[in-house]
Amino acid sequence: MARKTKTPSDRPTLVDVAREAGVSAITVSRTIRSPGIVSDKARRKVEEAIRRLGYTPDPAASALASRSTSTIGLLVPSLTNNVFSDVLRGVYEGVQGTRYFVQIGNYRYSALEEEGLIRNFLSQRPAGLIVSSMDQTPTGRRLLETAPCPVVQIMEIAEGAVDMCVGFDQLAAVCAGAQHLQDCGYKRPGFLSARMDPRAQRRLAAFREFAEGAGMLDDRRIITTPQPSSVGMGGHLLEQLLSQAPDTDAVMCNNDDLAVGALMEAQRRHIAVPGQLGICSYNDIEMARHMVPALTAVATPRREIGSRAIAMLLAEIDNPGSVTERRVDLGFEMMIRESTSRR
Amino acid sequence: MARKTKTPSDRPTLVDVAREAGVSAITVSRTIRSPGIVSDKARRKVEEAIRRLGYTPDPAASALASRSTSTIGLLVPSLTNNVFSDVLRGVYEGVQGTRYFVQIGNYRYSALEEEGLIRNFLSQRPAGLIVSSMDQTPTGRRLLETAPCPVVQIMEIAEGAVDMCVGFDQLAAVCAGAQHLQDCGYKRPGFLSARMDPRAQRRLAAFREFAEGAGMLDDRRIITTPQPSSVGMGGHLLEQLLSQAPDTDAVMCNNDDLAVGALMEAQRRHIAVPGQLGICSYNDIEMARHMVPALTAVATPRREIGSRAIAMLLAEIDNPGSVTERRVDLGFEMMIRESTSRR
DNA sequence: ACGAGAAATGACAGCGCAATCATTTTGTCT
DNA sequence: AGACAAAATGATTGCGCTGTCATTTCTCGT
Repeated sequence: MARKTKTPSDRPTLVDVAREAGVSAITVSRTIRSPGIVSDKARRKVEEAIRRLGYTPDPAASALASRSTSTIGLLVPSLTNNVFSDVLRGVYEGVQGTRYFVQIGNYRYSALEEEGLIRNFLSQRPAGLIVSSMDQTPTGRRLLETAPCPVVQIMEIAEGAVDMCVGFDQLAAVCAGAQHLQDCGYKRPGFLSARMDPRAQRRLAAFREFAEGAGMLDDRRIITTPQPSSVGMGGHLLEQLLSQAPDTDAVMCNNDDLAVGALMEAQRRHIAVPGQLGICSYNDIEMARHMVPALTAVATPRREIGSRAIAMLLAEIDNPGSVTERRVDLGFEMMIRESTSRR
Repeated sequence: MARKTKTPSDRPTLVDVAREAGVSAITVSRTIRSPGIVSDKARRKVEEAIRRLGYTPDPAASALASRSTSTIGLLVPSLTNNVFSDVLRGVYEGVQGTRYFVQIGNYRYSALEEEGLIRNFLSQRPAGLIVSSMDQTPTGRRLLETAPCPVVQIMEIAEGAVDMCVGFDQLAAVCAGAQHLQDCGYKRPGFLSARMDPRAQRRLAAFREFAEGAGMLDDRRIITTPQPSSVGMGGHLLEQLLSQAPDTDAVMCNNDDLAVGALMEAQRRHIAVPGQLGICSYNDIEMARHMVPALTAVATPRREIGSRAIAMLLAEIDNPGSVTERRVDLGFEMMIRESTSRR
């Protein structure tokens, strides 16, 4: 049976509001979308009617008619990694109070899954897209390049960005950490890294290059695993490092989990930090500076990346082409603390 | 200019696919949604046409026509809190490979914001909703009760659930921790808690009641702050506790961040853990068991809560009323480790 | 007070899909 | 072979909104 008359459960529509307010439907639509071009009188009537009826726009209908949504897609490789929860926070702060909302896709460090998510997101006609890497599959990259919406790539800054990007020089950051270890007088630094995604691999390569240049390269001291990063893994990796190269006197960790784990393992083995072993961490999540000894770390601007990315995206959505600085370097900072301060 | 002819940039539609495949549009729709009721011949033709044209369904049009979406709303109070990132992980694992996708709303521990998000989510006609508390505003609760989709409340199990719920007895869990401290011979336990949302407050109340029953209650030993929880805050709270009640011999922490912070603070002050001070944590995130000494903790089934919640939701969406166990208690577990084992 | 231009408003069609019901085809049994 | 039910397919319509363009109303300067 075709239902011609509305049942009570049906939500009010634009037409209902228009009838209630004594204006046309399109005027209601306009008072919602761009109140500025509607007369005060009409606007008040409409607002009152909306309130009385408890009207809420139907985003699906709006999306269909306008061929665009208020969704901003955010692709991250992990939800548990603290790095991205900080980015997330920045992003969410930035969309607060705007008409946009964020939809997260987790591609679990798989470029293939990322490609699928890009496709999936694009099919929803998002207002914009934030992706957490430069390492898409060729198809994924093509999809981004031809996307009918602005795209921001975050975490790194590189030449080959699809459109806008905001991040920092990850390679310089690792080298700064390694340089610091050298400055502190450590001679035989190791490198600990888990989850060898392309970015982690590039950082490792940067470390190797730096160490080689400084005459400190020893491949026995480079310990990696494809498994996810965790505090426990940090302990395991240090254990492995020390069994392979017992004379190691410092360690650069590819993130804070590993550094904390390494510190705990050192403590368990009664290895003095920073005396016998210097530890430099990467990212600098809150926990790092509260360890005993406090962890020296390369602090990365994760939250700022999130808030800046969303700001650029929103500006570009509102006003395409208005973002002149399309490649933003937020830098990094060496936080020198106790875990490397030997005298 | 009204565009009657399609430009090349236009995505193919159902009709295009139908024409290509030599069938009607609705047959295409059916091969996508319920392949079972379409003949093999037609299905193959359609699938081939879809492939050739690179067709992707438009979710907005589908939502408008069917009056329902494939969105599952997930409301969490925080994105940085590790507790919820574990829940998230469970949820995402559960929707992998289904046609549904998750949209996260962060209400930042504000019931008012939560209400707004509920309203916002419902306006999108979600397929289901997962909310992280029982503490909605009256309006928020009413919205959930009258929601035209299944709702799962997570983290706790309580009598007054809106519909389904999955969690564990938070109060019993805290008491188990306190009981354990007592069993270990600690006589003057304190309690540390940050971010006093309703759930944290209930846990505190449970602790007080337990302590009172055990003749160990001393309000000077209950230290709380409305500020967010963090490792640094754990240190501060312990500092405050020890200055107010120096003879405190154990501390129950309302989550792992605080416990780690307290442990570090103890270390800084050369207070022996577990000898002089026992520490019991709550939640048991991965880091806790790798501390030195390893932290005793009440382990909460965060990830299981997420995956179970999504499983219940999907079952109920596919087949309303099919979920018979609408109130699931996943329990908790005491992880007894070094930080309380004095002898 | 008049007309020109701007501002405000409205009529109409259609976005892409799915619900509904009607029709055709296929398979089964006697 | 014919009758019948079941399966498969199709035609039509409308979901709620916005784009487009036409029309009306207002705001000025002279």
